[in-house]
Amino acid sequence: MTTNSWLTALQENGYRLTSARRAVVEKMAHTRTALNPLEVYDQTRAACPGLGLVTVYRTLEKLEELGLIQRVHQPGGCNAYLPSAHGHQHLLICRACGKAEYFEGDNLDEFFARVGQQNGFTISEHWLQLFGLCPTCQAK
Amino acid sequence: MTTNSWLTALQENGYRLTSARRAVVEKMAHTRTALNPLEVYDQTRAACPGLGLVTVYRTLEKLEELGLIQRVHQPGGCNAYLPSAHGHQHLLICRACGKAEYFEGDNLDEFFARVGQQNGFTISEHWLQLFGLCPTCQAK
DNA sequence: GCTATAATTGAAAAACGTTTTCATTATGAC
DNA sequence: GTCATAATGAAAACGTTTTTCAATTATAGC
Ligand SMILES: [Mn+2]
Ligand SMILES: [Mn+2]
Ligand SMILES: [Zn+2]
Ligand SMILES: [Zn+2]
Repeated sequence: MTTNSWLTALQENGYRLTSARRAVVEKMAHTRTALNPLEVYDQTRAACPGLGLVTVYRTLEKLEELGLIQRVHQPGGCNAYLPSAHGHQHLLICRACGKAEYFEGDNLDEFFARVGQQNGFTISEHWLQLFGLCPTCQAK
Repeated sequence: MTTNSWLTALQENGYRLTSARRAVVEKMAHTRTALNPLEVYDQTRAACPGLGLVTVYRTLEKLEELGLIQRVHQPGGCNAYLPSAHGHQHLLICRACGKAEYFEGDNLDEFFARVGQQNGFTISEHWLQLFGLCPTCQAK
């Protein structure tokens, strides 16, 4: 189960398991929509009363550092997080609710290499993201 | 000349031409590297002494609203601006100095439509950006 | 060119999201 | 259970962006 593997990852990297971390991990490991720190805070307080927003920031920082979550950039803001993509995956995100799907299958490395060459750049990374409306938000 | 067409665009939309706006337009219309508000401010004060940072914010806001500049998202921050891309162009950006090149020729619309369909999403937009090192920064 | 009007300006203050500080609490090794 | 210390939450500090406001300036009409 994902929650446990995330907790193990924290532990193996010398971090202690606290109720605050358990709650944030539980939330982030299962979310299918991108969440910013305040949203994580609001949606986690029930499971962990007394939780501080500061701790949410600190926990997200550690989860990102361990590669378990990734920051997601969207037209409306760039401080939301999602579980990390695996391998060469990209994101399809709902403009309205932040619901995300991962996809793969783009094959542009040759094209990117050519673009780099034409401009004298060495290319180290690419960002590809699709935005649209998820089934739920289309219905509204 | 680009500066003049930008100034005309401002004027035609009911905005007055001031020395502050001329200076910011002069800078933004010609920059090849992504600049954030403070950088614009610092690089514009010589041309317009007494310029306020607030005015830079307000002018960038208007230039973006008129579609003359676009916000650029980068791993290190998301508040820099560049002259807008034309047509279906994407950005290749230097990780070190922010130098940007525009490119086109990606042809992924069918692929994107398929990804959308498979997930029940209607797709309205895509972001594609390449990051690397420009010739100058490679040499350093 | 001069005047009247309203847009624009910069300084200061406020607001905002995020980070740092610090005394207290809780975890995990022994 | 004891102990060392990592982690916590409250409060303060911080950097960035926005709002407020009185003074200035651009422009339309004369
Ligand atoms: Mn890719
Ligand atoms: Mn494209
Ligand atoms: Zn949605
Ligand atoms: Zn460079």
